[in-house]
Amino acid sequence: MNIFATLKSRIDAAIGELVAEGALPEGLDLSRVSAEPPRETSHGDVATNAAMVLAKPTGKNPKELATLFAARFKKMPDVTDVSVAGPGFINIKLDDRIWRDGLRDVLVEGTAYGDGQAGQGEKINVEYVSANPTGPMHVGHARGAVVGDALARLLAKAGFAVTKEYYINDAGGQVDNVARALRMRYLQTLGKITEVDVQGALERKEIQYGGDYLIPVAEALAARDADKWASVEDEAVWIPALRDFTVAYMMKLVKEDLLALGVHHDVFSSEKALVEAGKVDGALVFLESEGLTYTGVLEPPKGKTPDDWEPRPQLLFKATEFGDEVDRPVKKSNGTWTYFAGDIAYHKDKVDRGFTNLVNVWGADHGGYVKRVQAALKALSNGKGKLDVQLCQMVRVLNNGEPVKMSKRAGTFVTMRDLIEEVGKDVVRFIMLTRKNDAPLDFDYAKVMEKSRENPVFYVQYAHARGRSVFRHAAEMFPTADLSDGGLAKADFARLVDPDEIGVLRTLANWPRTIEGAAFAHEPHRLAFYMYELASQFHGLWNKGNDAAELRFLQPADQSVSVARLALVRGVGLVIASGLTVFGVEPVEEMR
RNA sequence: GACCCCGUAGCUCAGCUGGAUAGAGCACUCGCCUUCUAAGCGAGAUGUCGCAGGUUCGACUCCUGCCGGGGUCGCCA
Repeated sequence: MNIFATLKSRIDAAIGELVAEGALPEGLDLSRVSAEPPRETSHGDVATNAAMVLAKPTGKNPKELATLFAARFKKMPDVTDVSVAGPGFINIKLDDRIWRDGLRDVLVEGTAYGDGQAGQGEKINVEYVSANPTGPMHVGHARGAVVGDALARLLAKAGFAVTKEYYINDAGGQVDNVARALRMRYLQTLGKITEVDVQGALERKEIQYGGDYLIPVAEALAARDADKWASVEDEAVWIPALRDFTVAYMMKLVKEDLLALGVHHDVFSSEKALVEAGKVDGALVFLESEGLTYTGVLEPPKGKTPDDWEPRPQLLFKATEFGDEVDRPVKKSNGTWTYFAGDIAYHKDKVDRGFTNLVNVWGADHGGYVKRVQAALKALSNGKGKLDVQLCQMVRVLNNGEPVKMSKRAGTFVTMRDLIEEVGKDVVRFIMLTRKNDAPLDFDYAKVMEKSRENPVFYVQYAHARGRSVFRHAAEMFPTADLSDGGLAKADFARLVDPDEIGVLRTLANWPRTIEGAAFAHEPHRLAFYMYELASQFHGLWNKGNDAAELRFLQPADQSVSVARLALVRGVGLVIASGLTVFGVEPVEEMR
């Protein structure tokens, strides 16, 4: 149970009593009343702003109200002292027993500790990665993959019913372009043209994709179909065939990369399938029936006008009615659907599948696209759908401060695979979550492998490993003791008296709040900072034992205190493990 | 020109969806250390929270306007 939530409900109840007694007016809104840990621990264990928030609605001055509340709060269970401070804060001191009881909760609930019901089982759809099946994934995709995956796990932990989804852009111009590039590589594989021809076509912009990664795809095609496509000149015939071949091949690579990163999606939605099922037409018919589309001519883009710009009528969606700057085209002037039209259909499909709460994780270069999709979602869902787009900023890959040279295989970027092979999936995942996703991130190979306090992955993992190490020693020292979680839960927690031990217990008690806050804000990185803080406190305790032997966790002559401290160590380990699990990172048992 | 994101200690960044004297790590200064696993520990010092207004009991947090950095800007995905 969350201590702060408990206190909040007791505070609400106490205020309710005062209302019932006529000391306060009825109908007070208590939603803004908080019960939080004060920043300064010397202020107490829990602080509430009740008096300040309710001063105006009750027509009393905050100090006076605080005094009234304080007298009442003193009668609440486990409260040892209540004081009024500053402009009207009420500081509540609790019996240390509260924190010790909190530790028991951790041990009993295990890694499920902190699981919330905040989401109340609400369906939520998290779409992430959605990389085009046109080439290998790069570091930017890795960031999006990790952020999306961690966010999805976090939301699940907070009690949402999460669907993790990937949108495959397997229709439209880009996949046709990749098919064209594949044909060149295919002809090269067959010996009909040379590398020079391919590079020439690239320079003349006849093809857009020049990376070596298409060569094995071409070889696979030649292995399957021999020279069957060399003599087919009709684009309408060979493009679909080569396109589907590439898309299938690339999606296989994408899934292998995601597997290597430990990322798993529940649903892969195909743009092509939406088109073929008539869902793009369907979505547009729907918007038309709502009077939300029309044929019009857009203003030329501001700033530098493209050379070939000319006014042309096209089918537009009335995005401006839903907060966008301009109405957006859903059909190109040649009559085919725009990418946006497909996305409208895709989001309608999500709505039709029962999702009104959507999160999309995109690269920051798609920032200009957010408003129109949000507008479309509102139009498609009768205003009920809400879409939060988390934009991931650039990742700079460095080694000792020097930019890492680009992968030859891909051409112009560091691939996700390079990254994983260099430092391992767990390090990639953790480091990607040590920054807000809307802040740029430097990923330095040397720094993330460093074994020091500066490196959060190491520091947190080391805390976990140290905890496990203590247990290995304990098993030898106290062979008859029950060191299972259930056994530890029966320890005599009254033996935990050191202020720093209580400090760790307080931090553990904050875990459920942290989960809830991070889930609500869609900010998984908060857990990284929490874990770092907890690890720091734990290492601090350990170090105290170095200086003062009586403070070591294991006291050979005193099994009772040892077991109590082991319970604390285990509690820290469990919370770190559950945090790492949200991150998709394996907690390590030892660091040899 | 418009829109989005960012601007917090010398550096890299937190700041719990408005709360009390704005916090960590690094670097710096001083002291300690060979261990329940070594990849250190403790203490000290460091700020016009980009600037200017506004909202309120209270603003790093919300609003407006500037300044600076990045991103994006018809029929590309």
